[in-house]
Amino acid sequence: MVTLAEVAQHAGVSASTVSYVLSGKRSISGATRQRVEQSIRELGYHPNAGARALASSKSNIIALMIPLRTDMYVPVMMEIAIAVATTARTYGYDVLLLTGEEGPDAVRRVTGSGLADAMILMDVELDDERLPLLRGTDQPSVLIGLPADTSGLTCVDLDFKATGALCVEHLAKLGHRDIAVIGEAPAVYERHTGFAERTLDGLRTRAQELGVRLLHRPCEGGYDAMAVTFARVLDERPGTTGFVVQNESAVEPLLALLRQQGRAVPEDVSVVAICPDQVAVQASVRLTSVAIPAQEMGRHAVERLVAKLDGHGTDEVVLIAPELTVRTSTGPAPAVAP
Amino acid sequence: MVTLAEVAQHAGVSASTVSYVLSGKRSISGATRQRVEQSIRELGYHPNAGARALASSKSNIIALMIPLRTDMYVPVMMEIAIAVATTARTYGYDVLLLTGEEGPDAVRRVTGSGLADAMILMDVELDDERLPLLRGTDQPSVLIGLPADTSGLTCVDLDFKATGALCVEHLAKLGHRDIAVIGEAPAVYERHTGFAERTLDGLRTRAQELGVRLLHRPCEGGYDAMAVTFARVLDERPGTTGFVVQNESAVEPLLALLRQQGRAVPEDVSVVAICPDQVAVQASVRLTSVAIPAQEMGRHAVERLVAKLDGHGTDEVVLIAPELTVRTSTGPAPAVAP
DNA sequence: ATAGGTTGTCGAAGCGCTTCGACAGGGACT
DNA sequence: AGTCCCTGTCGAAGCGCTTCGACAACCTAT
Repeated sequence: MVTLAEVAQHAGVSASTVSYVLSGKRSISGATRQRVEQSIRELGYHPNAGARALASSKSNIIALMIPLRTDMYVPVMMEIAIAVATTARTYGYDVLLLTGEEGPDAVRRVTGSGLADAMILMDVELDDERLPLLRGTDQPSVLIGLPADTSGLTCVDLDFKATGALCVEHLAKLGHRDIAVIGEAPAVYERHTGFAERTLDGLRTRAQELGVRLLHRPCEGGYDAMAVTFARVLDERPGTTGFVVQNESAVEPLLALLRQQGRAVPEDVSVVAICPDQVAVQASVRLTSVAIPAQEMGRHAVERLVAKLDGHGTDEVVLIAPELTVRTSTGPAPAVAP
Repeated sequence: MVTLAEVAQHAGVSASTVSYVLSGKRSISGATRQRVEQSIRELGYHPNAGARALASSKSNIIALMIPLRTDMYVPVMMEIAIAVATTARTYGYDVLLLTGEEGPDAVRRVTGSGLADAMILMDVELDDERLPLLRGTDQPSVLIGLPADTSGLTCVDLDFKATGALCVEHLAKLGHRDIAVIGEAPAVYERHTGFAERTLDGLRTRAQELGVRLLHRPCEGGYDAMAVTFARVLDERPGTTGFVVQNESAVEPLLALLRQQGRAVPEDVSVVAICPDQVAVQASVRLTSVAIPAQEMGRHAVERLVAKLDGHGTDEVVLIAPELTVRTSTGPAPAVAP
């Protein structure tokens, strides 16, 4: 293993000079700099991460806490994680992957040990038990998702309330008066995950304003669960002509059921999904959808965090404005029989 | 920040004693140990990761390199990543998330800087450019996936060749004589990702042995791509009664197309999928499938790695035996019209 | 009683880096 | 010619931990 000292000797300068060449924190003459850089290359020098962390008390690592439940909104999580990792690298940070398993202890461990300089938390619950810890430390953090009380926290998320509103508006504008919402799995609501409730809030509020009837039903993914939910919905509201689907893995089952019942999309029934664009495009019907901008969320989170680490950067909530893309799963409501 | 020295002072012992209590590398009297542990708890001490890494030249971090392409076999990747992270924690390691983006440089950077003690590589290509680097370093590593030349490497993977064979056997035993294989996206073959080619090898070899006709077609995910592929397959081999699907995101489209054509599953056509169990269960037809044991692969990889780090542990290839679960998507081949 | 072994603890060195203060040398001013 | 201020470089002090050798204190076997 090559050390700073060896590079210094090879270049005929002192260790501190090499350090300053590396960090750029003091000015170095062109000649010296080149000589040092040359030596670094020749020797294949890589600064030792541990020593660096110890001396500077900065690890250049960002911790990312992802949810353990691998069965839910997986593609979104994965995309965010990858966006976080790649964005972090462009700022010179590496990413430490933590699973929710350890819970609050992970936060304590990481902040306490100086393993990471900052953290990003995903899958935040409304009243998350990790939040007091975050507030009680001076380590910067960013949440992806919104808790109930955002004071003193930086959060990044899609504006799910506006998303809900947008979906209702779109359907209402097309003349639909009876809308069913296929929500996330019951467990998601039980955990009080913010995004699901905020979406619902947006849906309900706008529906009321527009005088549209709304029926919300949580739903597990998969065909069987969707079939049950679907039957109940039609039983309760036979006149339903519009669907808003938030659970990705319920989209395709719903489309299959509609087909099976001989209801054409979008002629008889319109479907709006809240899902990543890729899902909307790959579905059996090209879905009108509000995209979940996973990449953007990951990137944003890192950028906020880096800003905080650099000293500028304030606590604030960044809500990404939803965008609805009209594809071929929505159309005018069918004329009502008189 | 609480330091070792402060704990030592608080407990009335020397710093080294505290260190030995923590590491257990020398025997400590019960009384002293308790006093120290008490102090640690009272002060809320967490060892500094950087200092530890510097002094011991071990970071207790495992690097995990995941593929950048987020669009392929995502759930599998995610599940492996999570299994790696949680298993690593049980051995006292944290996981550093690297994306394929940096390529071989990431390997250089991580080994050179001592950021991680070991690495796990996913999405290994047959002739992966990261392999020479791994062979040239004494840092332990484990591959998830198989390259062409495994000498001097430790690899963990599903036995995809046996998987292919198993699928053909199952269909052949049911009387199917014309089998179509819906493969991964063309890009996967172009990159010479081992698992796809090995599966194909297993399929072809066994098909020949059993005297079954096999038609292999790569296929992108989604409905449109599948529709094209499907049409071509039927055009070329109208008598096809069995399908083996390796691309997860082609499964549901295929089922939809079959339904649309009025071909019943499993009465007219049988379908075997190679996919995680969850996908097989959630599909519109409960799929007979060979599971991709993502969790097991992740866990195995970490266990091998930890064994290597502990000094015991040898280079070897661990192939997990495939298991085929019969569900309701396969049945006897229909009687041929005379 | 003495030599030899254990057992438990301590002090000090050092891991490889950053960073602070010091300072030599060279303009640009008076 | 002297002062002042840059600019570029160096030496040394630590960051918080691990680990090695030393050594008291005690125990056991002679």
